[in-house]
This record gives sequence, structure tokens and C-alpha cells, in this order.
Amino acid sequence: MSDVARLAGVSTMTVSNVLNDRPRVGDETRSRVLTAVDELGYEVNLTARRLRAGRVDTVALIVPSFDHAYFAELAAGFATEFARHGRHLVVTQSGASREGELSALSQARLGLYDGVILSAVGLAYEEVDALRSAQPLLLLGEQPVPPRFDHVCIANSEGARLAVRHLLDRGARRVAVAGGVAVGRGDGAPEPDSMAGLRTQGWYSAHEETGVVPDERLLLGGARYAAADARRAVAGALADGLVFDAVFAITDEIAHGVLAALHDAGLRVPQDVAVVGFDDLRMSEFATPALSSVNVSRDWIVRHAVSVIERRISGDDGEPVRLTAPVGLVVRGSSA
Amino acid sequence: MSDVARLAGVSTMTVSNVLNDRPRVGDETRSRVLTAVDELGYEVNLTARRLRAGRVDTVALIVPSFDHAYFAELAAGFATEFARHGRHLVVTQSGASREGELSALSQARLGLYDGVILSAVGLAYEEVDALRSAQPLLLLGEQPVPPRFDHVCIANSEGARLAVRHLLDRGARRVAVAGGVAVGRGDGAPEPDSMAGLRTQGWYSAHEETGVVPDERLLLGGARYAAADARRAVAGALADGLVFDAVFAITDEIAHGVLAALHDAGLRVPQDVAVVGFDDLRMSEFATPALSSVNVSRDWIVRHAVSVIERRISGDDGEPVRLTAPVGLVVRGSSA
DNA sequence: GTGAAAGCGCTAACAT
DNA sequence: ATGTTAGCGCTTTCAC
Repeated sequence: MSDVARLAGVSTMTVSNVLNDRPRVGDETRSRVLTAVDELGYEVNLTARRLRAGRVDTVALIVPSFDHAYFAELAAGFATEFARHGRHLVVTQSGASREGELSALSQARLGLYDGVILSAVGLAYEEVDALRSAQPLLLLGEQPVPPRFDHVCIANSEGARLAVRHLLDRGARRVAVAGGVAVGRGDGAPEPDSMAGLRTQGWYSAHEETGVVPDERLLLGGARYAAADARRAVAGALADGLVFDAVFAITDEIAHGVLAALHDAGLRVPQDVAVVGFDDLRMSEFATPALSSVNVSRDWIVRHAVSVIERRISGDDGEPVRLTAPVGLVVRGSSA
Repeated sequence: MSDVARLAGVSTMTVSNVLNDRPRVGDETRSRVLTAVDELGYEVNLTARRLRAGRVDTVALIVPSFDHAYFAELAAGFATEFARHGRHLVVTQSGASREGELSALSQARLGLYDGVILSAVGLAYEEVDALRSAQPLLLLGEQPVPPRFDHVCIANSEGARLAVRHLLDRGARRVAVAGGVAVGRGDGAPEPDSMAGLRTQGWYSAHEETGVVPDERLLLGGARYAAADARRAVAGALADGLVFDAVFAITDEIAHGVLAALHDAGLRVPQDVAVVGFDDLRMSEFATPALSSVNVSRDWIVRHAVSVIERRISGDDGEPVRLTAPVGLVVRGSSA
């Protein structure tokens, strides 16, 4: 910067004024500075700017994994929305573990960005509560979160209820849940507040509403996240002679594994077994047959989350915000 | 930091020494400092560290879009590999356009990170050539790249040749290319060096090898990136009476759209039309039927790219590296 | 309309 | 083993 100043015959302050489009710079001076900038190929050092001015116009988003379509779509949405606000987005991956989330978070919080959005899945309530952050931190996800944080979540249990209700209304009587966890039991700790627990909760609710008696043997807990697990779990259940006429998969990712397993077994979808997923991924429309799914408006989440964090970055320290994104059911071939 | 120093009764330099695990700090002093750090909840300011020490232990990866499974898988691979090297990864999205890439790049280059990996699709050779970067920049992708840059690419044309050769060997005589571009023609500029151009090139080569005469009407250019486009393009081709007994899709993403279109039309895969994709996405195994695909070892790319950029960050300024990742064919149900 | 001085928080280099 | 000094590159403040 001082090189530029020297070449243009001005002070560094004037260079800074020009680069930041501040008023009260003479036209002739401005053009001399710009010429010098060009000539020297000068570019600001954002680190220095951030240290002094306290902003980089960048927000960090921490997701469990890049390689889950749900988070990929969410990240893409955030990038677009932040761009509309003149801000950049960087995304980092936590690996979906407690440690990973803490590590990603501490890296992201250390002053490099203007704000942080954390899609939490592994952190315990107390760990979240222990977080002190210099810059705004917004939480995304299903778990309960200390009241002092802004939090955007989705209507998990309601979405699941819609899906299972749809299957029951359609005539199914034995609806398996791929990725389901028996509430209060569970291998290891019961996790009523996890995404899987909440979505399983909707399965119970739908049964209650319709009077169909739920059978907890239909909760296929082996299928937690990956499609490969789901494929194995469903194949195993079929081999064990488990009888079901529909599957509610707690994520679309899992649903794709379910579809593959049913296809492997020679079962027809939806005639023999109907399938509904959750998340309404872009790719689900291209499954064979196209996958019915609970749609969570990524747009809604993104718009609201960005608006909240933008306000925080601008200094608003009003009441914490808690928002729940609406859900809806999209019926396609897999349950039509 | 000075608060910590005061509380511990030492200088800020000693605090810095403790925090950076430098030797020659008395045990008693160290523990006093750590206690003070704890008590005050102090955390380093990475911006200041970067400004002074010139490192943040973070590399930026710029991909066209978070929401393309290929790049999501690649990003996940990079994150894991960099973690092994004690470095963080942040990912940003360029939107796959010239402008987006330039903007993402200039943001990422401005001193915030120790290095940048750019997966380029939109930049012209001259624009890449004009780039000056203070920190190491490694390019990923198909386009030709000025010789002074490190560049990792994949054997696009060879992979496509393998796929089409497999289809022809299997008895196909009319292999359509979803996403194919006629070399030298093309609507707008011909783009022999684009990913689509290179992969189409493999289609020509396979025909040449086997003596089957290629028919350029089989190049379905309408299907460039998204599955939705591919679905439309294939549906359109079928409606127009185009006859083909196999489809090579230039990406798996496109292949999923092709599978959907064939399913829509009541055609059986692979009996009526065999399908092979390119990229071997994780999800392709779960398609119905499972998708044959050209496998590009993401691991290979990631390992080599990381090793190169790590060397650059450590100050190695030897000859630019140009690497081509190997490809292989994975045959599954869609062409078995 | 422009510039001089000070300092953001940290650490390299050099004392002691 | 610990401390002092200086400065990374920028922008805030205030003076002119």
C-alpha cells in the first residue's frame, strides 16, 4: 500500500480512501491512485484489514459433512443468499462428531470471520452452553440449545408424522422406519432429541392418530446415515422374515439405500412396498421410481438464518431468535 | 493476551511461547500462564497471528458448486487429507462462472489462507495466466493451464473411451452421449478442451478403435450438467424418434437424469438401453439399476494435490507439477 | 480534500 | 528462561 502511495504521490490514507470508495477524494487523485494500483498489481491484504477494521465480510458455515446432499444443498443456498447481502461464505466440515464440531468451531470462531453458523449434530447441551464467541454464532439443527443462542430448526416430528400418516392413509399397516430409534430404549443412550429420535416420534404420532398399533420391531436402527447401511439393514430385515408394506426413511439418503435393497430383493415399489423419505433432495426426483419425501424448505431456513445473522453482525443484540422451518409432503412414484 | 500476561505475572511473549508450545518455558511459569488463560477464557486471535506470523494453517478450496456430488465428495476428501497434515480446509463456491471464479479467487487469495486450490471450469487460459498470487495456487480441472501453475487433472478422454468401448464391446451400435458436444461444431464456441469436449473425444476414439461409425446426431448436447436437463434432453430425443441402444453420460449426475428419462419412457435398462456414467459417485451404486461408471480416484487426486500444495506452502518453488489421475471402469447393473 | 499518528493482537529477532 | 522492541498492513481519528 505504501508502494502505491509513493507511486501516486499521496499518503497511504488516501490510497485506503480510494480503495474503500470513501467520499472526499479528488477525482484526479483517485485516478492517479487507481493507475498506481493497476501498475503495481496491488491488492489489499484482508488479514490486515480485518485486524484493524474488524470485518472480512465473510461468514463461516460448519456442516457435519460436505458429502451429504442435504448439507451440500443447504450450503449452496447459504452461499447464494449471503452473496445477495454482499458477503462471502466459507464452509467447513466437522465430521459429525463432538470433537470435530468443537475443533471446527474453535477454528472458525478465532476471529477469522464475521459470524459463524453451526449445523450441530454431535455437541451436548452443556458443551454448547460453554461456548463463548466473540462474533455472532447461529445454531442450526435439532438438538435443544441454550436459550441465549439464535436457533433455526425444522419441524422434524411433524414432517415424519405427515409421511407416515400418508403411508397409513394409503393402506399400509406395517410401516418400517429406516433409521428409526425406539424412544427410551435405543442401544446406548436413548436420544429422543436427536434427529432420528424426533423423526421416529412422528411415526408414533401417526399411529396414534389413526389407531394403527405400532410395532417397534419395525424400527430399523441399523440404518442411521449412509445409504449403504440402509441397504444392509433392509436386506437383513427381509432375510429375518420381517414383514412390512411400507418404509419411512428418516432421510432421503437412507431412502435411496432402501430403494436399492428392495430392488435387490425383487420387491416392487410402490406395489409391494411404498417408500417415503425426508429432506426432498434434488436427486430424489430422479430415483426409480421417483421418491416421495418430506420437503423442508431449504430456502426458508437460509433466508431466515441469514437475516438473523446479518442483524447480529450489524450489532443487534436483541432477544435470541428461535425459528422452526415448516415442512410439507411431496408425493411421487414411490408411494403414489 | 496482555490481560493473561498481567494475571500470570509474565510478559506477553511468554504467553505466546506457552501457547505455541515453544521450548524453554519453565514448568511453573507454563502452568501459571495456562491457569490464567483458562480463567480469562482467552483464545488467540488468528487474524493477528496470521498478520504477524504469516500462517493460519488453512487452505481454501474453490469448487464450482457445493451441490454437485462430485465436488462434495472431492471436498470431503480434501478435508480429511488436510486434517492429516494438521491443516484446516475451507470450501467456497464459485457458481461455475468466469466471474464467480475470479471473485472467489480474489477473495481467497487476499491473504486469508495459506494456499488455494481452484477447481476451474469457467476461466479462460489468459485469465488464469493473468493471476498473480501471493500464496500457492494449485489448479484442478480439465482446461489447459499456463505452465507456471501446478495442475492436477484426470484422464477424461481415456475414461470416456473405456466407457464407450465397453458399450460397443457389449454389442451396442448406437451409443448416445448425454452431455456430448460435437467437436469443432458446437452451438457457440467449440470447446475441445472443456470436460464435455474431452469426454466426447473418448466417444470418437472408441468408435475409431472398433470400426463402428459414429453418428453425431447421437450427441445430446442439451444435457450439460444437471440431471433435470438430461432427463429433458433424452425425453426429447426419444420423442424425435432418435434411435439408440446405449447412453454414455458424461457425468453420473447426468446419468441419473438419463435413467429417469428411460424409466419414464418405459425402456428397460440395460436390456433396451445400457447406460454408463462418469465420476462413480457414491450414490450411483444405489441407482436402479446400479449405475456403471468411470471411476476417477478422488483419493489419488486428493493425495497428490495435497502433497504438492503442502510442499509449496513449505516454500518449495521447484518446477511446476502436472499430474493426471488414472481412471478405471466399474461395471454395474446398468450395463451388465 | 488530504495526511500524520496511533494502534488492532500477535510474534520474530534480539537482548538479558 | 524470560523480556524488550519493533512491525506485519491496514484504517480510525483527528488535524490541517
